Amino acid sequence: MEYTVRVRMNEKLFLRDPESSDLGRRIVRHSIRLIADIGFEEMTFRKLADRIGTTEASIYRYFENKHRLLIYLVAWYWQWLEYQVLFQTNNLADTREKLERVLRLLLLKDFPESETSMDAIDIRALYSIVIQESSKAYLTHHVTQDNKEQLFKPYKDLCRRIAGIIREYQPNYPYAQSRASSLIETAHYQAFFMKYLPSLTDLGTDSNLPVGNDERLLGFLRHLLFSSLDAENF
Amino acid sequence: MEYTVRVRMNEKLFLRDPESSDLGRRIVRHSIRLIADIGFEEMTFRKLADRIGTTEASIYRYFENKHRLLIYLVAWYWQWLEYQVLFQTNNLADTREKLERVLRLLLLKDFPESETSMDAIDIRALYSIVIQESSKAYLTHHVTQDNKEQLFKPYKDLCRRIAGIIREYQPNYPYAQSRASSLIETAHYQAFFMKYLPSLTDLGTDSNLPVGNDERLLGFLRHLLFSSLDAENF
DNA sequence: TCTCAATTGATAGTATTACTATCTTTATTG
DNA sequence: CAATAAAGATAGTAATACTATCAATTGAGA
Repeated sequence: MEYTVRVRMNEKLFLRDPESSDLGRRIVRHSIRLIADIGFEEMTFRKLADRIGTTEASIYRYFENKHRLLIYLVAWYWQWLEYQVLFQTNNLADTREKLERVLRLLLLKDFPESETSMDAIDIRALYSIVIQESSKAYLTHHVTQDNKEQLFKPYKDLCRRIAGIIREYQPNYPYAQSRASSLIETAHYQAFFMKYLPSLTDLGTDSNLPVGNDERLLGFLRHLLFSSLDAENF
Repeated sequence: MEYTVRVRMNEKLFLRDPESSDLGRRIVRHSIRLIADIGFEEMTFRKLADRIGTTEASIYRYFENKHRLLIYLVAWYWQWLEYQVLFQTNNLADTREKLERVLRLLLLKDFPESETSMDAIDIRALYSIVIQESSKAYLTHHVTQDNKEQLFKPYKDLCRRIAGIIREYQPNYPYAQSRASSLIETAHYQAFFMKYLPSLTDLGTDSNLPVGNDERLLGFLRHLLFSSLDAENF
């Protein structure tokens, strides 16, 4: 069975819906690759236009500016990830197993490796953008204004869903929201540190160890999460 | 007794040592206030020059560009904070107490409220920069190059010191470095979320609670840290 | 098939940013 | 008092982040 999950985006995130046209989809697909390649600060609408074979002005018809494009991309990722969490934890009886699934999804393990068609979002590239750039979406001086426009709702929804699973596992836990948001951030920060500043972690390339690096990160996150949820008192 | 702690900075961080001249010190002091006021992206050397009463060109004699200035400021903070940790945990017999001091320092509690002279670094403003902007220091595409120039050494040193205290407390703990770096990041992220995206936390302004917000954050961090260090197995 | 409207392309233009260069003035120091 | 270094003044440049305008294309309905 073939199916596609369409992520329905908040209309504030764009001027014209990029999923509604060929050009729009190309802008999104190529911007993901371009940002993953050269970084967000180095990405310009001109470079993106050149790569796509369109013009700056045309891109501006879809996105107000490149910051909004970044918010769009990470919002898409959060919505996609929330759907994966929902789908993969659905009907699981064991709440610990649900949390395990969440941990693996946060590291982009076990996700449906669907079509590698040119028209598909490159999830791995998007994941690397999320790691390196996503916090720039809200670490701005206009975060309050952006928040009023609901631009961060997908991120909040994901946190809320994970917090819900946390509460299923441990109904008395008083920090479910903070635990969820710090889990997500820690997963991404440690992944970044492992790659670029490994001395900030203990998860580096100990190639004589029997497990891969992301298994070690998974182990660390599992330890952090369950030690806090299973603590005697909070 | 009056004393001043001089933070000795890596020479790669500047072109001319800003602590060596009046203009240099004004650049540093005012840039802290300006960035805290309007945000890092909105700060330009022109605006800074206007505020100081100097010229763009003069500022460029001290700092290669504004990214280097940011790295300088946060590096200064990490060095200052490491000194505070060193000083406040020195000669403490109880290693749990040492960690408590670290937690409080990470939230900028109990630091020496020295001179409020015009010539002093505004630590509270710098702390707000650290919360909002510090990750931009390394979330770049040239992080590897910057790292080679040792620009992040102060951050690593702080992490290593905290990791050392963690190992004093729990010698078998296998994730001391990752625990330290994630502790620092979590402290700052949760502080940011509390201020701007409070629904991502459980630490919001429940004004009917007997403790202030940062006491709640402290409680969360304490819980996270000690539940992981006191876990049965790792 | 024609027409209207929407989309895209092509081109140009502007204010600002992130610098670099040069030359003069001022301050310091031996 | 001379020499030198720091700072000021001024100018200039390439790139960025847009905005504006108009023409060409397309496609959907009458």
